[in-house]
Formats: sequence, structure tokens, C-alpha cells
Amino acid sequence: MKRSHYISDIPAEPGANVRIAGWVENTKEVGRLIFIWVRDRTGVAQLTVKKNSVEPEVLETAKAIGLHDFIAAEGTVPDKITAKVGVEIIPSRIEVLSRADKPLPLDVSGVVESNLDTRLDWRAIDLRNPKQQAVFKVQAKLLEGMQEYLNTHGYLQVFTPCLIGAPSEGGAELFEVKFFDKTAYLRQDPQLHRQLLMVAGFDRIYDLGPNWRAEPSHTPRHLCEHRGCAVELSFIDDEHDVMRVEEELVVNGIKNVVEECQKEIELLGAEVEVPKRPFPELRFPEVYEILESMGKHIPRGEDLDREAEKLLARYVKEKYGHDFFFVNRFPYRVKPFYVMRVDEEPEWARSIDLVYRGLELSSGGQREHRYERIIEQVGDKGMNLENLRWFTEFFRYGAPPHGGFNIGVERLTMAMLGLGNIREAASFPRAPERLLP
RNA sequence: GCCCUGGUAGUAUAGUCCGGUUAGUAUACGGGCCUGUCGAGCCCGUGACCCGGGUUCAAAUCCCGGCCAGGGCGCCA
Repeated sequence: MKRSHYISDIPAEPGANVRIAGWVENTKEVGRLIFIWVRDRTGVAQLTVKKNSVEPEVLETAKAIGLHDFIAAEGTVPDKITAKVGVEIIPSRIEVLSRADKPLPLDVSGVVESNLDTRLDWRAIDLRNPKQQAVFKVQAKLLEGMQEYLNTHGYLQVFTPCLIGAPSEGGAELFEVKFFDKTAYLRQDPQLHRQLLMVAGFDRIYDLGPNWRAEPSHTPRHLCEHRGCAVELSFIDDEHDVMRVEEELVVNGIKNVVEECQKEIELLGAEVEVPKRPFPELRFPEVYEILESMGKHIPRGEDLDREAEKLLARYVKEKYGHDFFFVNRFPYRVKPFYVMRVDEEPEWARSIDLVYRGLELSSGGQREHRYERIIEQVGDKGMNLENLRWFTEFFRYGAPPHGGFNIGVERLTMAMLGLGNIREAASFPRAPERLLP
């Protein structure tokens, strides 16, 4: 039986003949009636089986239907719809496509809320819950809005390698992969290859793809595998050009969600609003003073810790009423070799983080494009130049001033929707103890 | 990787401190009742103490180890 309508498209016209297909969310037998709720991606419909006015084989089928069987049904819209779900069908035919074993390994309905770990063990069943599906509809619309911005502002979508031949920033946090008789690594960021495409004159690009971290992080905001929207642009004056692009990108993504996903936002009980531009910018070393005034001491030259990040988020929220802020001019000593320093104040780098609701969304900034400086900085960081020649050599032959950033897609989704755990924002999350399903 | 807390039916939990009847409840599942349910309701039933070792007459309960989970930290997107 081929469906004629998605459930949300079923007309409220009495007598209309429709065919639907989906899975059974609930059943109830009361007196001479059997009710079966069928859900598809778009909504839920109630099949109302009247025992005394239906073909015997429909009755037999209806009686045997259990939770989460996949079924298809044909029937008519009644004169008066009494089902609270708003869509009701009097079936003339029910076809069981597939039976579900019972009992189910978790309660999808949400009456008894399963633990996240149990839900992830049974993720494909868990995702039948419209609330869980909503997260991914929102995420798709978020990316759609972001890509729409990038595509209409001259950014070329490119793919850069996931398998890399050498660690770029030390290496301890990279997954090793067998590559014939060599060792390869899964990238933790497409950073260096994006820079090489700037050297190539691509001017404006984005790479939407996976990144891996081999850190055994046990927190609600880390995944071993996450997606990044990594953007790089050339001929910038300084890192502020990068910030303006980043905030426009985020605003366009969220705007698209607000315009297209009201139903999902409501279902998730989230509060999403389009942020105002420009986003506030905090700078080192003033950041130390702000923290000092809030009773938090961080020695000059040290990086922010988690508490500092949260304090700054509170500071910005109170002072500017904003959920987003940039932190700029990080200490050079805590940043990698490729960052650009402020020429007149080499203690600080043109290095930016974007924080949303206290969660670090991205790192980025202006990159050093001057060959001699790059070589010097590789030395500063105590890195082996020979291992980086594959990258640095290109800069001998000219490079435009450039910069970029990489936004964590799951993190943005999580912060925007107020999810308690980033694993909710990945269909099949990878964590230190989770490689299946 | 470190610190704290936890692991009890398919799912979610009470009981554990202070060891001792038949391990309680909700939901799911099976059966029954109910003439419109919509988290329906009522009755009956099936079903569980993470793994290994130790202490003890006796361990879900106390001790040790392991694995796993939740939260915090570190690392970062």
C-alpha cells in the first residue's frame, strides 16, 4: 500500500479517502472501539476501528497491532473529528508492514523517561520520539541558513582531507589510523588545509565536515567526533573582518531556525531568538581585570578556564544583555604556531573564541601569512619544522592575509536548544565509551 | 586522565546509612472488565539486586577490584 498523504497533509474534509504509513505510537481498546495512533515523520493520526461496522479482517488485524509495529492504513476522514490529535481516520484496510518485538527496550512515549545512555543504546528507536527528531530538523535548518549565507556571499564549499599524514599541533589528541604501511591521523580540524586553499587563491571557502578528538573527555559538551562549519577568508584587514563574518553566519543560521522551526522549538521547550549584531567583544588583557573584579584571578598570560568562561558569559549578559560574545587577543603563549600576533604587542594574538550561553562554540582568528614569522613561531612553540614543511613551504611563494574559524555544529545546536548533553545533538554520537551503534 | 555520586524486572525508580519475613512502586508486557479513548480507568498475572573476590551463621545492603553511567575539573568545537 502506497501512502497518499503525510499525516500532517491530511485534509479535514469529511469522506476524504487517504492512505498513510508509519509506526504505532499507542493503542487502546475501549468497549466496541479500538484506537490506534499512527505516527510518521510529520505527525500523528488516530485510526478509529468500530468493531461492529468494520470488515472482520480489519478487526482481526487491529486487535493484533502492538506498539511500534510499522503499518499502513487506508480509510476515510470522519464527519466529525473527535480525536485530540486532530487527525482521525476510519480505516477500511490495515496492513502490517513489520512487527515490533515486545516489550520495547525503552519507553519512547516519554511516560517513563529513559536515561540518555539507554536511549543511545537504542538510538534508532529513541529517535522515533518526535522530540528527538525535532533536534535534527532544527539542526538541518540551522545548517541550511548558514550555508545559504555562505553560498550567497561568495564562499565556495570545499572538502579537505580527513586523513592527515602528520600531527599539526602536537598529536596527543589525534586518533591514529593504519594507512597501508604508514600511520595516518584523523584530523582534529581542517585548519591547515583551509589555509593552503587561501594560498591557492580560493579567497573564501567553507568546509562542512567531521573532526575527531582522541581526548577521553567525560563531559556533557564533548564528542570524539563532531561536525564543524569551518570558514576561511582572504584579504582581511584584521581579525575583526573574521568576527563580522562569523556573527553574520550564526545570525543567519539561527534566523532560519526561528523562521522555519517554531513547532520544533515549542516541542523542545527552547527559547531561541535571533541575536543582535555586532556581538560584544572582550579583549585580553582587559579580560583579566573583568575576572578580577568578579573575584577570579587568572595570572597574566594564562588561558581562560571553564569557570572564567562562565563568569564572562554572566558579565556580558548583565552588561550587554547578549547571549554571544567574542574573546579576542588571547595570549600568544597558549595558542598554536599559525596564529598572527599583534605586531606591536607580540604578547597577544589575533585569536578569537566565540562563546554562546557560556559554551565555547568556535576558535579562530587571523592567521600568520608571512613565511619568516611562521618559521619563527614554529620555533617558539618548540615544534619540529621538518614535520611541518609540507605546510610551511607553500608560504614562501606568497599568501594573502587571511583568517577563519570553525564552529562546532553540535555545540551550536545544543546551546541554541538548551540541550543538557551534546550527545542529544548527534544522531549517533561517538564518545570515549561509545562506538556503537 | 583526576574528583564526587551511582549501577535493583524491558524501562524508570524505592529499599542500602543501621546485613536477617514473600525486594515495594510506576510503566511496558500477558489475561480479564469497561459503548469514544486520547498519559483513560479498574482487577489478575509474568518479570530484577552490574561482574569478580572478601567479611559473616546470613550480603541488594559492609569491604576490595573491575567495567559502565551521571555530574564536576582538565582538554577543547
